[in-house]
Amino acid sequence: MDYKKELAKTIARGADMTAEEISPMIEIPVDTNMGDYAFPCFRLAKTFRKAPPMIASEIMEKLQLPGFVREAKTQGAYINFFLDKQQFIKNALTGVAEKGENYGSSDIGKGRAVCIDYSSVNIAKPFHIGHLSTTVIGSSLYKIYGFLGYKPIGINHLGDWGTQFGKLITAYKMWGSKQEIEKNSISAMLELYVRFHDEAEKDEGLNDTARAWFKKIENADPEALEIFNWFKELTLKEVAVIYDMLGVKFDSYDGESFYNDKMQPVIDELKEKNLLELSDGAYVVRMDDADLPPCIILKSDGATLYSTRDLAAAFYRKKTYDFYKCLYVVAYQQDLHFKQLFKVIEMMGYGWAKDLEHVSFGMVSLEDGTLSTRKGKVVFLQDVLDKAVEKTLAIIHEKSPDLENKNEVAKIVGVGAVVFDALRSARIKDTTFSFDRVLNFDGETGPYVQYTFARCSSLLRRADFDYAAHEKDYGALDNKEAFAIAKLLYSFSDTVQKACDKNEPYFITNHITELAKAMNRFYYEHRIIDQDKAKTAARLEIANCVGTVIKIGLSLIGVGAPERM
RNA sequence: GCACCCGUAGCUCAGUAGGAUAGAGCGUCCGCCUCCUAAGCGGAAGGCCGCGCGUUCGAAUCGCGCCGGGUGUGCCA
Repeated sequence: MDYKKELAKTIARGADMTAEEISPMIEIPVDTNMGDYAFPCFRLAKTFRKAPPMIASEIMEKLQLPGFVREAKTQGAYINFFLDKQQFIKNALTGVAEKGENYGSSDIGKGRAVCIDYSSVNIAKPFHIGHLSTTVIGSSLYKIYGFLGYKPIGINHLGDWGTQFGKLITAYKMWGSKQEIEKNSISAMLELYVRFHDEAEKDEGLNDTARAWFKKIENADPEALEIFNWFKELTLKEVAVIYDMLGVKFDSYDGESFYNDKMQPVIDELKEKNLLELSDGAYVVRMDDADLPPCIILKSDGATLYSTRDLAAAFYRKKTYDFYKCLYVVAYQQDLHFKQLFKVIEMMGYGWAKDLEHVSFGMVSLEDGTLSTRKGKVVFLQDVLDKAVEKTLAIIHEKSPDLENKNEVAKIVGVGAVVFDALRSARIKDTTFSFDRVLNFDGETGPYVQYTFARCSSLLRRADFDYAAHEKDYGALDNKEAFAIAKLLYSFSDTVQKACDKNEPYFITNHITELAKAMNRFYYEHRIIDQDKAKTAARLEIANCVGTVIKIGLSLIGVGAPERM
């Protein structure tokens, strides 16, 4: 039941307006003591030509309150509505209990494809905390869209093209060894890459050799390709360990190299449509009308750029998946690039350009400055995850020495803490990575929410009767703590929808954190399991529903929910 | 220079398409386990919501102008 909608109808009748006009004006008071819903009458002053408080009283008199509203009263220019709490709580609980782990899901997406480009790792480069945002935001959106009935397509647009691979092969041929690479994988490749840059400062000829090797890759030279593909394979293998820990999956690993043979048709089409212009030897698309600098499509030496590849990729995705939306989960440094990219497609006359969206996010820096792989100023994600798991294990040994699957739980909680932390605030915010913060498991954190879930599970385990089937005395829930929980359970669906509309997973993170807080207050204030079975059954239903919604919420942000911890 | 983004408590952030006395968490200080998981709960302290002007019955929220920080700005991705 949609309370707000029903309330809008009621007010509409009293105010002689339409429910559509009223609905957006209804709000939720900051303080629950003032009411559960409120209708401010300020805006009606002009049309009614009366003082707002007077309008409130007049509408109030004409109101015929529906059953779910226990009371309505005016307070200045506001009409405040108080719900029938018991009925509301009962409805909220049955709503969750009936749908179980599908609560909050919908078919609004109707199977429409949504491409989500995220993580997009670079071959031969280590996975550091700078890659965490795109990976977990993208992965969470993947789950959220899927939950709402869309068909998400996760794309890891690999960074597997460019002269750096010529450099890498050059370095490998000169100083590398097969054993070393097999053994240390990415770190060995990185070492070679760094060494190349050092040596190239002394010997400029190395850059020519590198270009030559890259040319060989482009020309599909067997030896070059073999080394290149081997590097790629090893990188993906190593990165897969992290994806596995994070529970992140992809439907496609078509990266930059995949589009090599798909760019020419796009270039031809641009020429055909007279959008391409020669400028200082390079071919560009001018977009002065949109107040944007020109987008370079071909360099003056005829080589392509990432814009060219991204164009080809967009067309390929449209053709292959016929997407309803195509999201690019990429840092805000590329704002301009995506604006230009989308503009080019629009200028080519494709209406679906509006379905492309840059889901940008802020930078991660370290307490002592910017991340820099070359300068060794990096924090590897693997280390962060390992530390988090290690710390969790220590806490478990201290607090739950009897827990059976300690390692398994430590992994879920430790990794969960890191992911939760990365998805706790608006994407656009820059963040400073701090071990102290990530490894703090008190307060609004992943472990806190997981802990609340474990508490709920524990209560349900302890029940020595079938509470679900037992008659429930909802009178046991006639308190503000239970009501606060019910409200959060009820509004969860809206939160999921909003997270999807705005591509902001943190709405879900916030919601389940609030839910966990509400549950812990309830738990503290009210004994849940006692002699009275009917009352116990009602309270256990709260634990059950809260547990269910927390579990759903956590899974939507890619965090696990252990039953004990 | 220009464009975009950010600026709320010591720190990290919420603040829902402008609304009723600005909210959390961390950290600090003080309380609460003979009882369902204390990774918990409660309390205290801590705010010219960067500054100014404007729009409005009403602005942390919208507009303009400053200030501070970040990012980008033609052949890297």
